[in-house]
Amino acid sequence: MPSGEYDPETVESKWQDRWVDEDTYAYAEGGVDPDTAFSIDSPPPTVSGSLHWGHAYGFTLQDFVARFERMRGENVFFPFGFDDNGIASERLTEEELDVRHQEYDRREFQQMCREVCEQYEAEFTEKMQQLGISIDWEQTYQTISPEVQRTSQLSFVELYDEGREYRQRAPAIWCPECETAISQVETEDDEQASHFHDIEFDVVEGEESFVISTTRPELLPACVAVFVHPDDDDNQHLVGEEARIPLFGQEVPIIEDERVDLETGSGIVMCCTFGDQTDIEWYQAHDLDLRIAIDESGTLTDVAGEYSGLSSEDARERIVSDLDDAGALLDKRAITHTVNVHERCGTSVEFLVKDQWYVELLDKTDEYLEAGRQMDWYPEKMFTRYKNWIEGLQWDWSISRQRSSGIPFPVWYCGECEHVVVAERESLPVDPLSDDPPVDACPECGHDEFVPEDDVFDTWATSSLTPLINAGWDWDSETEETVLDRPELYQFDLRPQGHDIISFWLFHTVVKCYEHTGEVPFDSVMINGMVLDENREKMSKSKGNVVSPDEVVSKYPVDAARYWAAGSAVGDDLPYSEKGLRAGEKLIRKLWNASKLVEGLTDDAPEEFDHADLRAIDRWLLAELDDQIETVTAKLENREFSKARDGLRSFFWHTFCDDYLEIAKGRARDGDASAKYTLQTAHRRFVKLFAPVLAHVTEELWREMYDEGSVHRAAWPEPLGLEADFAAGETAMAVVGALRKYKSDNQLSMNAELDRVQVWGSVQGFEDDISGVMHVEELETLDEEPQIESVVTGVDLDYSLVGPEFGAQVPDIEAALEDEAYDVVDGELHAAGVELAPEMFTIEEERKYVGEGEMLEAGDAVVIVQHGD
RNA sequence: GGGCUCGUGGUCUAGUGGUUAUGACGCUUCCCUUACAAGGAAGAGAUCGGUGGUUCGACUCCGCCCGAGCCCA
Repeated sequence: MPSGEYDPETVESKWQDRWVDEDTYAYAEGGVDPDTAFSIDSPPPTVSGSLHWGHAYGFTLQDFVARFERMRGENVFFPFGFDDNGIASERLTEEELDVRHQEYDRREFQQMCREVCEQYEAEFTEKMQQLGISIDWEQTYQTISPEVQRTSQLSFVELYDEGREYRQRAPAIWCPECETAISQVETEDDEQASHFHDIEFDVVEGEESFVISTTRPELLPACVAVFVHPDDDDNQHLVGEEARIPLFGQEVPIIEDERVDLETGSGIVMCCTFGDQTDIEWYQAHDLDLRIAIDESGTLTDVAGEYSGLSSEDARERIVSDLDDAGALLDKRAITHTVNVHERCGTSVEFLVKDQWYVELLDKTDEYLEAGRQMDWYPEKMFTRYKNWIEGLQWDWSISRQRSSGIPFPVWYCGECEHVVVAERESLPVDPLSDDPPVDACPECGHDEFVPEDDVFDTWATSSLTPLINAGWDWDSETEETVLDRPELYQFDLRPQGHDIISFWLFHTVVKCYEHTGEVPFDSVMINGMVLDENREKMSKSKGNVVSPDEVVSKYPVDAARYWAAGSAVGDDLPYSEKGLRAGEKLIRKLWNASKLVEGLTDDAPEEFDHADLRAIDRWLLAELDDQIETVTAKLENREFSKARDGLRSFFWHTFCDDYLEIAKGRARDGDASAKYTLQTAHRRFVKLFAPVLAHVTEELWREMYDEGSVHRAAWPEPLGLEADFAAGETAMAVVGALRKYKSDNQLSMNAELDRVQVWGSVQGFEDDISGVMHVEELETLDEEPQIESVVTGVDLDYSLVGPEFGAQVPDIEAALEDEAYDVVDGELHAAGVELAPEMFTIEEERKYVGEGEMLEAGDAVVIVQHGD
C-alpha cells in the first residue's frame, strides 16, 4: 500500500536486488520460437574502470526497448559483453600490476589481464544493475575469453578459406618508444620546434637544379620521388624529369600531384618511405618504389649506405653536416610545425612497412550497401553515414596489429617458401607462439620449420563478431560446417550504437556477419547521440566538465535519470540537465501521490463492470486512454522515447490528474462503482505504460497495489475499444477550465460555491460532474444561444483550400477582405470577383453578452456565471 | 580541406508547404482546494541563425553565408 512520501533510495535498490535475485529478466532458453524472441546485440563496453555516460545512456535506451518488448510478450535476450581485449585493458593491467607486457609471454599476460579485469567487471556489473538495466546477467561474455578467441580465429579461418583475406606489405604506424604498432586513432597532433633544411637537388638531364625544404634530412636515403603542384607554373617544366638525390645518388621521378602544399617551404616536396601520411598516399597512388631506410628501432638500414647503423638523430646531424660540406645545404632555419605523436607517450610516430593481413571489402561494397539498406535505421537519417562510409572506402580492411597482447592470428609460415599454414578449426584457439602448426612439413615445399605469425587481430576484428558470439556460432566437426547454437536469436532484432562509431563498429559487424551467414545481422539499428554537458559541450577530462553517472544517481532517483535520458530524439545528442532530472523527480512524485489517492478510493472497486453502464465521463476517460495507449505504443515501436514520454506525462498529469481525478474522487467517495472501476482500470494501465521508463516506481506501485509478479512481466495494455462522445468530454473539460479561470480571476478559492451557471454547448452527461467539481449550486444547459450580440471582426480563410483553388488571386481576395469589400450570399463569400465555398472561410466574430451575469468562452461552448454580490 | 548532421522564447524542445508556432524548466501574479504548495490557476516572453530564391503562401523546399557538433583527411 503506497503511503507517505516516495523513498527512491530504499525502493530502487530493493528492486534492483530482487530483479537480479529473482532472474526477472532471464532469457527463456530452449526451443524459443524465433518470432517471439527479441534479441539485442548490445556492443560490449571497454572495461577500463569507470562507467561513463556513453555506457549509461546507450544502455538506458536499450532498456526502454527491452522492457517494452518484454511486456508485449517477447522473450527478450538482453546480454552483456565485457570488452577486455583492447589496449585499454592492456594498459590497465600494466598500471595495476606495475609490469610491461613485453616481459611476459602472451598467454601469461592475457591471464594477468583476465584477473585484473575481473575486479572491474564486477564493479561494472554492479553499476549497470544500479541503473536498473534489465540485462540477463546469465548471458555475459568476455572478449578475452578462450571462447571468444576461438570465435575470432574461426572467423579468420573461414574468411581465409573463402579467399576473402590476403596478406600484403603495407605501412604501419609505429611508436619507436613503445615498440608497438598503433592505430591512427591513437595518434594526436603536436606542435613541435624543428628546422627547415633547404637542400639543392639536381635534375638528371641538363644543368638545372631546384630546392626542397625538409624537416627530416635523414630521410634522404628513403626518397623515392619529388612532387610538384599542378598549379605551380614556375616548376611545371620539371614534371617528367628525374632528380638526383644529394649524397645518396638515387634518381627519382618528378611527378605532379595536387596534394603538394604550395604554402610550405619551396613548394616542391620530396616523398620518402615513409615520412608521413602523405608519403603513404603518394606511394599508393603513384605506385612508387619502397626504400626502407629506418627500421623499427629507429636505426638506419643498409639502404642508407655509410650512414647505416646510426640512430636517426645521429644520422640527421651527419647528413646535414655532409650536405653542408657538399654545398647542397642552402639554408637552415627554425620553425614550429605539427607532428603526429603517439598520444600515450608523446613520441613522434614512424611509418614502417610490414606484412599485414587484409579482409577484402572493395569488391563487394555494393552488397554491403544493400545489406545496410535492409536494416531499419532509427533515426533513418543515420543510414547516410553508413552509406557515405562505404562509398568513401579506399582501402581494404587491415586486421593486423603488431602488438604482443590481443588475439593471435592462427597462422604459421613455412621457413623456406613462406607458404601460409592455418590452424585446424577443431584446435582453436591456438597461439602460434606457443603451439605447433598442424603439419609437420610444408605442404608446398616439404620444409619442416615454421615461423609463427606474431601479430594479433585488430580489436574490430573481434568486436565485429558479437552477434555470432551471442548466437553461439561455432564449428561443428561432425557435420563440418558452422552452426548457430541459438539460431532463433539471429538476425538480431536490435543493434544499438553510438553515432560516433557507426563507421568502425557497426559497419565491420555487418560485413563480417554477412560474410559468415549470408544474412544481414540486424533487423534494426538504433543510433544514440552523445551526452554533452549543460553547455552542450562534449564532456572531457581535460575540460573538467565530466559529470559521472555515479554522481547523478547518488543525487537523484535512477528513474529521474531514466526520464531525462528519454528526453532527446533518438540519435540526437543529449545535454546533461539538472532541470531534466528534477522534472523526472516531479513526475515520479506526482505518480506516487496520485497512486496513493487512487488506492484510497478504490479498495472495494469492482473487478468487472459492464462498459455499457459506465457514466459518460468515465467512458470518456477510458476512451481517451485507449487513444493514448495506441499513441504511446506507436511511439515506442518507432523508438520515439521522448514523444512517448511527453505525451504520456501530459495526458496523465493534465487529463487524468487535473481534469478527471478531481471530478471522480468526489463520486468515488460517495461509493460510485463506475468511478471506482474507472479509476482503478485507468491507474493500472498508467502504471504499465510508465513502466519502461520509470522502471522502479512502477514496480513498487504494481506489486503494492495489484500483483505479486513484476510489472515488467505484465502484459502491455491493449485498448478496451470503448466508444465515447469525445466532443462532449472536451467541451465539459473546457467549461470546467473556464470556471476555474473565473474563480482564479475573481480571487475565489477553488471550492467556493457558484450560485448559478448556464452552459450553451454540448456537455450531455457531464452536467453533474461539472457542477460537482466546481461547486455549482444550479447548473442549467441552454437550448438556445444566450442573449449575445455578435460583431463581425473579420474573415478567416482556410488557405489549404483557398490557395490551391485561387492561386495568384489570393492577395486580391485578402485585400478585398481587408477593405471589407465583400458580401456573404447564400453562405458563399463574394470578394474580388470570385466566390468562395462555405468550407473555405469562417466569419470571425466577437461575442458580447448583454444579459445578466458574466459570459465566459469555453472552446465551442458559452458559459454564463451568476455569482452573488 | 571533404562529407554528414544541426541552428525555434532566457534554457531545453515539438513542428518537413497552409491557424494565433508545441510543450517543459525558469520568471511574474493569484490560490493552503483533506493525493501532491516539490501542488493548482492565470500571465509575460520568439522578426523560427543570416541572406537571396522558388511559391498565392516558407520554421518547413533550394542557393550562398555565419555558427556548433561528429566522422574522414
